[in-house]
Amino acid sequence: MSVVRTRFAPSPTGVLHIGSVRAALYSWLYARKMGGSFVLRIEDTDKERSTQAYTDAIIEGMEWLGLTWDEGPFHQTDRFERYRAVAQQWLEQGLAYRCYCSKERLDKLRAEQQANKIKTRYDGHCRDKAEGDLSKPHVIRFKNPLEGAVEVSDAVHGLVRVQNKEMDDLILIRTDGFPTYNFTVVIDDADMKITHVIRGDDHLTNTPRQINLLKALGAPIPQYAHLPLILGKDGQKLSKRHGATGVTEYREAGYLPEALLNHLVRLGWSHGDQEIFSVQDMIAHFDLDHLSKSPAAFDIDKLTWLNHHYIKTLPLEQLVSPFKTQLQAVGVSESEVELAHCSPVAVLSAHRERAKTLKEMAECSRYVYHMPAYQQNAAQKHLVKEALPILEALVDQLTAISAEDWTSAVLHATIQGITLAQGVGFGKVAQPIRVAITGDTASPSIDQTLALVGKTEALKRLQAAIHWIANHTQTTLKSVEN
RNA sequence: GUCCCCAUCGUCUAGAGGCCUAGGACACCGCCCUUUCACGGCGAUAACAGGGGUUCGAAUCCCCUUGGGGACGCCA
Repeated sequence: MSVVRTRFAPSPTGVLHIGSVRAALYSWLYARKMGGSFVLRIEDTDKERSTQAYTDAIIEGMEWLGLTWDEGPFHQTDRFERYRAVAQQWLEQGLAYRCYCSKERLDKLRAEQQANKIKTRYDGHCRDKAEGDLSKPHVIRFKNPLEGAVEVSDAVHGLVRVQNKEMDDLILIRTDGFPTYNFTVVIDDADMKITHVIRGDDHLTNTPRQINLLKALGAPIPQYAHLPLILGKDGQKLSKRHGATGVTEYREAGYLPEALLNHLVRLGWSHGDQEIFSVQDMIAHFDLDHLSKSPAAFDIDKLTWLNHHYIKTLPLEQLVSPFKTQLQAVGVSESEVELAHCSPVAVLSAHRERAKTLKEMAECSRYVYHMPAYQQNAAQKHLVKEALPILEALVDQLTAISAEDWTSAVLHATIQGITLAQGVGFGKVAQPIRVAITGDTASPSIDQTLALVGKTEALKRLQAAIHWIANHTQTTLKSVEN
């Protein structure tokens, strides 16, 4: 049994798409599971559309996800000599031929075929002609077999048979001398000794052509696994209009790689009823036997649920760095994080139950770093004159607490004391404080919230709230002064 | 249009002829917990696309229909 070698071969003509990532993940998992190698190959033969920026984004995305490669990244643009050599050899062996058909003729041909409702394909016009004038523009085409059929043994679809007469003579080398996709893939997969090709369903129809090319090359046929496409919620191909399709967008939206990987691994593969998979679990259980055949819709709600799960369970230290990035995105400066009364870990710990993404985390914990403006409804409802004696009593008692005693437990006892003294429910006390401290009505338990911002800042905000109430309720102001 | 692929709750899926009055998860709804928001707990609604076979027995096997997707580039 030979060593398993898988590959991920994206083209740098767009962002790292969520569908590609799943193919990369499965390829990576299979290599890891089997103790094989995972190769990263950049398919940049389309010189019009390939950019360095996209290449960088792909590599960055893979690194963020932790999908480490053992070899590469290889660039097809570095291998043009090899492709040309194969084409030349095939020409000499009669496996390929030069085609001088003009674009116009090809366009016309296609139009006619469409009008006649038959499959559009090259008609082999130059296939049996003698060698033409090499100085004239031409392409090199593969002589696809005319007879028989090709069988693809696919791990998800089983045996797929396609007649050779359904396939035409595909272009190997373009007029400009650049090789084409199907040609380069085949040579690279053969040269890199790829044993398992795991990729999207959209490649299923050109797999038979690639097999013919592989046979011409005399290379072994790899095991294929064509994954059903990932669809949007509406059942259509996943695209921009369904929201984010690129991995970096999910990163920016506050999703964790653990969650994205977990969601993706379950989209088209299953292990009984198990929903939660750590990367270790995936490697331990992944196989090619439980892949599903039908397309799956990308469910942002489930991703969000998984993300929340990981926020709740991952070691907090692991969340600190991306959390800081999110804080900056919501206007909290690095120095504010430095100067805060509590550590990012404490903030994360207090809010992990209520923030489903790190972006939400930053939004709902921003108050720790600086006082946001009051939410109008919250202030109107809770910063009222009835709250005044409560807040004043609170300020009195909190001032007496030493900095070392400024803990949740002590704060809780203090607030409890006020509810008893004033004969009011906990909510009557907690909500005005919450609005005073956070500007809104939702936060961790009120003692924890106070502990987080620290004594100095808490008292400042409480005083500010008292003044705010005074300014907004004239009559109460007098009663205060008396 | 031609070729290829697919078809279980709204969504992801379990299910390899009897274990299925079809299980789990997300979402939704209800109740409980509760100082807010959450977390959590409990519960409810919800699916084998249709039709023919095969079989003692079919969600599971075969055929057809319907529906959906993909490919048909000097893109990858």
